[in-house]
Amino acid sequence: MNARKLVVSQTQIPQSIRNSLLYAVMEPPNSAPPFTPKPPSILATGLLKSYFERGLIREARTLFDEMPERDVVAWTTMISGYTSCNLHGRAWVVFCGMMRCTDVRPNEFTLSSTLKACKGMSSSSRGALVHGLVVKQGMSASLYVSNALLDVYATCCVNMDEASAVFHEIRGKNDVCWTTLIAGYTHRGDGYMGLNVFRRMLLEEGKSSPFSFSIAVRACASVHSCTYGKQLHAAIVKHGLEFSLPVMNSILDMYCRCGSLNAAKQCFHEMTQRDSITWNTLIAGYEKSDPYESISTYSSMESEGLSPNCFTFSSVIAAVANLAILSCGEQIHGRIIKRGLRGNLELDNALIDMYAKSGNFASARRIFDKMPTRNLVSWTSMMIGYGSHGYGNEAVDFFEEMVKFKVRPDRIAFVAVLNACSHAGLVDKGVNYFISMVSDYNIAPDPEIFGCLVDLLGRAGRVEEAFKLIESMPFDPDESVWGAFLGACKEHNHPDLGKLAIRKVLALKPKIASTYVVLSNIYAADGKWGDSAKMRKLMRWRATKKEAGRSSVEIKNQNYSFVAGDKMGSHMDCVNEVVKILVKHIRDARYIPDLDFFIHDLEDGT
DNA sequence: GTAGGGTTAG
Repeated sequence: MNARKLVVSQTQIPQSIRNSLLYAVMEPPNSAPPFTPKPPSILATGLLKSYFERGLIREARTLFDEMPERDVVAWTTMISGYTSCNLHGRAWVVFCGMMRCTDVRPNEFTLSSTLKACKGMSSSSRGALVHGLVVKQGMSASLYVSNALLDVYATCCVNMDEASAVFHEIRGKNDVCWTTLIAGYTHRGDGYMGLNVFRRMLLEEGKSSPFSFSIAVRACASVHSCTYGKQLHAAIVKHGLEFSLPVMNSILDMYCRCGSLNAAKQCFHEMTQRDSITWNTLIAGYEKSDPYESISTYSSMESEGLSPNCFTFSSVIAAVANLAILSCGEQIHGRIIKRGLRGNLELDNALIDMYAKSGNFASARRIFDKMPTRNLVSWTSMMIGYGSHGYGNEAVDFFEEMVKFKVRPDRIAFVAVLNACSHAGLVDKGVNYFISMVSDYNIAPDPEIFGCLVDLLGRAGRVEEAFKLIESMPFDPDESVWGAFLGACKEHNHPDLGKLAIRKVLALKPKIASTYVVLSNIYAADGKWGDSAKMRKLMRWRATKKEAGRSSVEIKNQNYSFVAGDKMGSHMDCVNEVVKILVKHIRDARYIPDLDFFIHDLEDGT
């Protein structure tokens, strides 16, 4: 008998299935034990799964289309196969095709797999359709089905009402039900509710699992509660879970997000095993607070032979963006290309941000133009880049273009466009955007947005209007609003309103030294030296020691970082050279420095 | 031969 005709693409088929196919077409041996070949449909289903696991989607589809008989398991394998390859829409189409076949009915496996596809499509409405079928088929008792349904509603609905209703109806809840509910609250930003459910799970049910601990730790991180996080860390050790890598990765992440970088560092060094997520978490943790350490940790990761991935590079690129070291960013970009990691949306967004912040708009634009798909972050990164470098009109054009492409702006996009309007002096346009944000996009203005609007009016000299706006705000203005107003008062010479703003900032944030310095300078500029000195005294008494502002400059591919009064040895000559060039540019631009403030700022060394 | 929850990027 010729077995070759049946064994297609031999190299792609696992040995076990190849043997089964051979046995299926060969005569069984005469001697015992008796051999029962598996039916061809079972073999084909095994092959289908194998194709999906290897990403051979076209081959899986061809095989499925050529199957003479397709039972419920074959259909379900297609649905879960497509979902495992993130092709949720195709999984849904297969499910609809199956429902049209009269000879096959979905089972619990089919319904839970289809619900996972609904979650992948973020479609609670399709999930509700499947929910109806679950009730009709009498499958509500299946924990797999109920949990999948709970997951769809918790992830895709506007609130947790539907998910809670499903959860309460589950009889004989297991730890998966609880973990799914906790994750639902936590992933939508309600970390306290997530922790509350976790507490109930422990106290009322006496249940816990590594999964539930991980998500509870994530909940602590989301509410920035290091106190709860430490308690959970202790409980994890008590439960013997400190050797679970995902659990410890979440602890590491929690310390980073709570700003306890020393605790994170200690945790990292004490971990007995580390994977790429461990390294990526620490690199991301350092990204904002200590970008140099972030880059250095990335270097150590490479030295230890671990392969950086898209997550790693997104964080390192963000760290480079914070430092605006273009040459370093270009080097890392080269490594990304070398590793074949081009085309990742988040990574491209990080690169746009880095190039835009470093002032290389041509490269930022090139990446943006070549992106196969763009999201809101891509557009916003370009807008922030243009806006922060004084190209307000270009940023506004980008916003308009984005809206034309039917990308719905969010709060951050409006912050970007309002800031751009502010810097470009487009006051009326900015006010119109603010009105559109509230009326067309239903976004409630928060203190930051009001701060942008106050800044917009204030920079244009409309200080009284800005003050009226502050007075009409639906909540108490925070220090950022008063800070923006203070800048306007300083710029357009409104000392009385400026002093009022300062008093407000001091009442809200009495420990910030710079506020006292600004007020002291206002008094000094007014010739009130006694009041000026009083503020300096008050600062030393009340405020915490101000961390010195650190500057960095890139010269011939070498980055130099320094603070005021720093002794940099021979490097100081390079810095002085750059300062001379800068002063020349400033003079050429006919800028007249405000010496009243300049002198006193220097006196304090800040 | 088919199904579940957790940790990393903007």
